[in-house]
Amino acid sequence: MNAVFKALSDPTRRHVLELLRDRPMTAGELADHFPVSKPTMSTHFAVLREANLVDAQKLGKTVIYRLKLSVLEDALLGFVGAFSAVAQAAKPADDAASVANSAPKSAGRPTS
Amino acid sequence: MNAVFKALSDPTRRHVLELLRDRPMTAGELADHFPVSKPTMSTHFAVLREANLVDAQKLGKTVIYRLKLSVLEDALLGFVGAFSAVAQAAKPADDAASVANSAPKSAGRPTS
DNA sequence: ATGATGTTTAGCTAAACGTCGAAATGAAGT
DNA sequence: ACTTCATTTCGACGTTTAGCTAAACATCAT
Repeated sequence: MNAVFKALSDPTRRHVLELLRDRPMTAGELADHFPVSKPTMSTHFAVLREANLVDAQKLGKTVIYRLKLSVLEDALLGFVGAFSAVAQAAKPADDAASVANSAPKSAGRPTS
Repeated sequence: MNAVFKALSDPTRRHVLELLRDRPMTAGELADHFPVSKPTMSTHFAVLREANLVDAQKLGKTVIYRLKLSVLEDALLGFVGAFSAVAQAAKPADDAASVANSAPKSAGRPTS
């Protein structure tokens, strides 16, 4: 969870996630939106990958990045949910309408 | 909003907020929960103040810190809400219930 | 093989961060 | 006024982070 907040603490990375909200995009396509070098973008991608916030799928000669909404929701709603009942109500836990993926709830890293 | 995510990117500060969730506490009382020096804690408090996540009230020779739940909710739910409808449902927005609050939070653009 | 698309490494600068001890501030209490 | 307690401010230090260029590397398409 620490990794998620760390990843979210940078405006560029948050913006990447917002771009990914609409549709999956390739690394180059994403990089075109920012005035930084490709190595720099690549490290940003790596941080997002390590936080498990995006999924990188290599397709041909491009890499497609895809937002992992459930992880974002889990971390942020989970955190706010510990504070407010309002937010707790927004964390469906086992609501089928949430997302169609097999949510890797507690699958991953201990978040350092 | 950047300040909020920046403040949240540190585990110590997140832990401070969690302690404040239960009850307001003085600076020293909070500091006793962490194995760092008081000056260090003081800077953490300053970051939280700048992010508007806590309220500092000076009472006598102590300072009482108080969680500003609405700001936390607004930032985090607002951000997640831009991604998921589920989270959006948890954000009561500017309903009549929150009119008493004088915070003009201009909910809109999360664009960094 | 060549070219395009990322990623990685190396080496660097500059800024930000967390941390500290020591000093300064502010409010009581004596 | 002086002391004491609580907290913040002030340098200083080492680490981390974001950024760059340049080059190397892997993979795939043509």
